[in-house]
Amino acid sequence: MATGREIAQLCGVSVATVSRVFNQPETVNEETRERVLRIAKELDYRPNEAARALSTKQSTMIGLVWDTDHRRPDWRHPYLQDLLIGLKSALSAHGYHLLMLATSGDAREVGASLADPVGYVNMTRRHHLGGLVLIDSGSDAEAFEAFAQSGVPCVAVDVAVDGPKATYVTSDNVGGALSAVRHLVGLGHSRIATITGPVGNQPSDARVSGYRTGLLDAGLSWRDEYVVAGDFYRSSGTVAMQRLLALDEPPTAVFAASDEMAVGALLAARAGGLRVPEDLALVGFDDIEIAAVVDPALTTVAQDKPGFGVAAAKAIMAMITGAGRQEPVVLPTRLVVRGSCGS
Amino acid sequence: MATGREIAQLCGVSVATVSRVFNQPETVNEETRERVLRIAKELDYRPNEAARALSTKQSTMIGLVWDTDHRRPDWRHPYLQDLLIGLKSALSAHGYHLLMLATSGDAREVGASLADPVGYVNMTRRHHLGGLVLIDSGSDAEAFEAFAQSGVPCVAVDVAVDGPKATYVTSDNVGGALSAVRHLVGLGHSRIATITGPVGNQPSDARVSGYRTGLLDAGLSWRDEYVVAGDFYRSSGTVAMQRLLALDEPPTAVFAASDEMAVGALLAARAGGLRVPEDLALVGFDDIEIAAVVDPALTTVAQDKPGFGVAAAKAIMAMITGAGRQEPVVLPTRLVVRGSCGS
DNA sequence: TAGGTTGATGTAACCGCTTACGGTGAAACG
DNA sequence: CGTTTCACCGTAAGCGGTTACATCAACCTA
Repeated sequence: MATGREIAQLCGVSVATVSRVFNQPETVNEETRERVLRIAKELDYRPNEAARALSTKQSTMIGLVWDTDHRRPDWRHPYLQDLLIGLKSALSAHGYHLLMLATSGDAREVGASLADPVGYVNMTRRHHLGGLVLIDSGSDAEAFEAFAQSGVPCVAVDVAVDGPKATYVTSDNVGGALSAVRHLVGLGHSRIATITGPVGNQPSDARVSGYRTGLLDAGLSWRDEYVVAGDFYRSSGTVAMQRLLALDEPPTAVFAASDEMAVGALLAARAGGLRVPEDLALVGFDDIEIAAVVDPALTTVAQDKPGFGVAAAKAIMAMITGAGRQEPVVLPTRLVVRGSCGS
Repeated sequence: MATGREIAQLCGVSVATVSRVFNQPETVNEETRERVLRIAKELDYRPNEAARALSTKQSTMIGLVWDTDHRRPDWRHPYLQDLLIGLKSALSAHGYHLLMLATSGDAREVGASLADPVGYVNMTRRHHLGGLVLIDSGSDAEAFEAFAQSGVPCVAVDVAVDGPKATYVTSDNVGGALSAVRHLVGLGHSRIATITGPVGNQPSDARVSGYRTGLLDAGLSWRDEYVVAGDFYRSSGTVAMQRLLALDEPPTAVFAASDEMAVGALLAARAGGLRVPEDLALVGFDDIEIAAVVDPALTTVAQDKPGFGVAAAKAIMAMITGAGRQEPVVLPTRLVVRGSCGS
């Protein structure tokens, strides 16, 4: 592994000049610059990132905070792969890398466990990380608030956070829900129920809000008994659907705040002797792979999955390069019409 | 951010002693050790990773090599989330982190593009990475060979590689396929076909081998026309199934080397007027989420998804800590019987 | 008591790079 | 022709740790 010093010797210049060639090329004479570059290339020189980070007090790494809820091993992120790919490629364009932080077990650890925000924030300092990307794993919205307040640049995915250097990217949940309800209304439904995510969950609340708007726009009235809360998991969709079916006047259409719950609802409906879409129309949210494969295929509100990663990367790079607080990014959604609502 | 020097001053010792407290605790007097630890805790001291990496010439990071084939944006890794979780948690136990390497765009880059193995290997040197974890993205088995030969400790997931410091972890593909065929034989089938992955693909070839053994064990003979190659994607399963259906004597059972292809085959069978499982029994491989959700639910060979990550982490940690070449890890598979074969 | 151990700690070099500062020579200026 | 300006480059002081080596007191041993 060639070092800057070696290059310097071979070129008959000082290490400072070698460093300048890479960091402030305009300040070094063109001739010597090219000589340095040529030798550097010959020796396949790569600057040592640790030394550079030590010296500049900043690295080219972004931390990725993503834990899973060990109580729910069945949790699957609806678009993890696309998110990571989007993040990685957008970050690459700036020469940045993604560091998946370990959450425990460092023998050298002095203070608290790393499972908490404090631990993560410490990691960002230890590694001179440029910032953090926070990926929701279903139940850490509160913890994310702590990150956001810490002052470390961070952008959350699908969780609204606020802080001096924090922002987030999310889907147009209101609009997405609205388009779903409109679709159902357009098909003639007037008894439209919804299965929501956990109460208090930001995306879920927004979807409820869109649902409400959709009803009102269509001159339909809000019915408390048509709004039942789930937790985004499939089984909660089943339970919720069972409750809806037990109503005196069951809905003819259901908008579920996640595809998983929609699938759960589908199972419950079928178990209850209903045919989908003939007796019950169903719309989901997310457009996970399963949606296209269940029978009938699920009409759903698709999110711009790679868009999350790209937008998150853009926001964090902006904050790193000095820009101030970033506006939250709201990604458009798209209604994907398949078979679960009839035609 | 407290530094070692500050601790040293407050404790009235030298920085060397502070360092020793964390790295070779047994060499420092118990009393002073505790004093240092106490002050360190009070100041919430965290050793600077860059400085440490610079000095020791090794970091606590493992590189993750994972690109996607841009020509196939529909490719989905069958168990990415479990893999990452397994990797991360197992690495955490050793205080290691996972670095998702960027593949291009570093303005400071002197040599070749980072899209090639050379670029990645350079990254490992730049960052003093302990090693690399290579995740197959469908079509880079050859490139992985280059990594393995580079001398950098690396472990590949689901791709057989060989090299001085390389090993891999894979499923018991032969055994898995064998169990699938046995299951079909047990159900009375004798005309059993298979849809394979790309010819030359290691896991696929192994599955073919298990398929063959299953046939022979049952006294059935190999028929060339019953073996048709796909590429693991769904559409190739459809095409393959169509070819099988066009045979003079079509199979009554099909073992597909991936769930995606099994789903494709399912669609083709249905389009061809066949009922599954009555007219055609189907077994897949992977046990992706979709498998449980299609109708009929897919009988499939499940892989130990988190096991990949854990095993990979274990192997790479072993090589980092000086152990020699590691034996490849073969994870057991498990036949998950659902509805697609009847009962 | 001289000499050898041993345990605990300090000293200082070093890891490879960045950058503030100062020096040099040539060109530009009055 | 003396002085200023400026482009270019070297010197050296860090960045925050690690560790080989030196030091030193206390304790053994013959």
